[in-house]
Amino acid sequence: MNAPSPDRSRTRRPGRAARAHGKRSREAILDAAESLLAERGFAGTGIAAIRERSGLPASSIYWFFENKEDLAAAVVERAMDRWTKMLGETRDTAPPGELFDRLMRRALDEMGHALPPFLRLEMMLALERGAQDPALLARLRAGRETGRRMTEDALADAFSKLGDRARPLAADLSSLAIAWTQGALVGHLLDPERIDLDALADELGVALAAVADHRLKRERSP
Amino acid sequence: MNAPSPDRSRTRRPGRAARAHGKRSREAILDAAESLLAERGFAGTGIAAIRERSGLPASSIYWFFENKEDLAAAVVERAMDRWTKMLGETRDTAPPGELFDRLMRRALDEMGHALPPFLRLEMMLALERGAQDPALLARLRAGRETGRRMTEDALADAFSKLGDRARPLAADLSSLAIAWTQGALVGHLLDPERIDLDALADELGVALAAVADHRLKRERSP
DNA sequence: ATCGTATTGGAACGTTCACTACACTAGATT
DNA sequence: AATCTAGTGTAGTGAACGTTCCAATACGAT
Repeated sequence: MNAPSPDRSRTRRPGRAARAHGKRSREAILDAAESLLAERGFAGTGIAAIRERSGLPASSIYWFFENKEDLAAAVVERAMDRWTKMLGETRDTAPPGELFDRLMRRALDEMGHALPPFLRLEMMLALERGAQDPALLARLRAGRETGRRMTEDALADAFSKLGDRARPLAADLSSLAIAWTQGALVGHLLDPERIDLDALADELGVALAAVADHRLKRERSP
Repeated sequence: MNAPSPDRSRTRRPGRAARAHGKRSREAILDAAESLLAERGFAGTGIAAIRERSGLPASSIYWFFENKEDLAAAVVERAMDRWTKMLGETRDTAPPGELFDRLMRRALDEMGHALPPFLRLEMMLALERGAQDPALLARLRAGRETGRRMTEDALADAFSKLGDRARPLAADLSSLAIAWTQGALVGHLLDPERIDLDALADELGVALAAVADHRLKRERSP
């Protein structure tokens, strides 16, 4: 009916989904690997465990991924993409002036319910593999940097009354905001009764405002 | 000379240090295991690696410790003891009114230079093994609780002008202070250039004061 | 000098590890 | 109908794992 296949060289059209389970199997493997890596870390997660949890044989795992490291990197990449997308959506729908509050609240909310696996994943891999696998560390850093830059924008928005001081201050405090948020989340994981995530979004804003004030004062009179 | 050994049953006097290298070997194994566990986690640390780094054969490791888990527990115990001792000393030598500042500064200072291995150890084992090894998790929690209680004392001291509100507020904020400190330290590990540990002791105090204020205000007018 | 015992050295144990080889099937293409 | 290939199933590979065994050692006490 339509244009006949040109027979010069084997230009196989890559779309068309060859076998039904292709992408679905890949996702199943990534799902299994993600939860296992978050639970047990890289060294603690065996291919056998991924095979069991995903229901797919080892040969399929090695069909989609070069080796265990490559699989872990793919897991991180997918998780980072989800995270970035969520942050972007929040930013695009929040009214100005409330950006920081919304962002923090959304992050805490999301993390408090669905994302501890992701948080665990990031921390575990950073701590365990960061020193040995620079490529993975770079990927983790890139994801962290994306989050940081969005936090910086949100803080600049929150500090907008400070004029041209707002931006550098926001850049400076964004790392602190992320670090503190992350610390609180880890605290919540280790000791859920003592860290009240609901109260935190408010209080982090208050705390950062106080630190900003402190820094500005020190800037004037060293 | 002294009392002759009573021959009823084999009551061997346990003191007296039998072989010269006994305790020293045990410490060497603990040292090697501690650094390796902090670097690579539990699953990532093999007995072979501990043997190499400590210079002692596997049989010695299994002479002093029942198995790998027991060794990890001993590592944690020793690290926690050091930590507790250091905090206690700081508390006992700090003048009242400056307790919190001193404690935070000392903790950050110590951690910034000597203790990242310890921090890594705590976090890695908590994240990696916590779910599977309740005894280890309990030990980690106990150490964390000791630190928290000392922080609570220090904060109560800092808030002393608030009278009888000081203590509950201090108890409440101590967890937050620890979580934030820990978050900042992890941030420093992942991104050393962006988190300035030296500035943090000041600013954490400022931030906590602001949060305390915020909570008191909300308490009055809900 | 001899003995007992706290350690060490080294070689094994069975199991699990990451990974591979290869026959095979299902669905798309011809 | 025949062919092709993305993906699956099974059975394996050598290496590394945690752990054990036991002979060899060296020191303290006798």
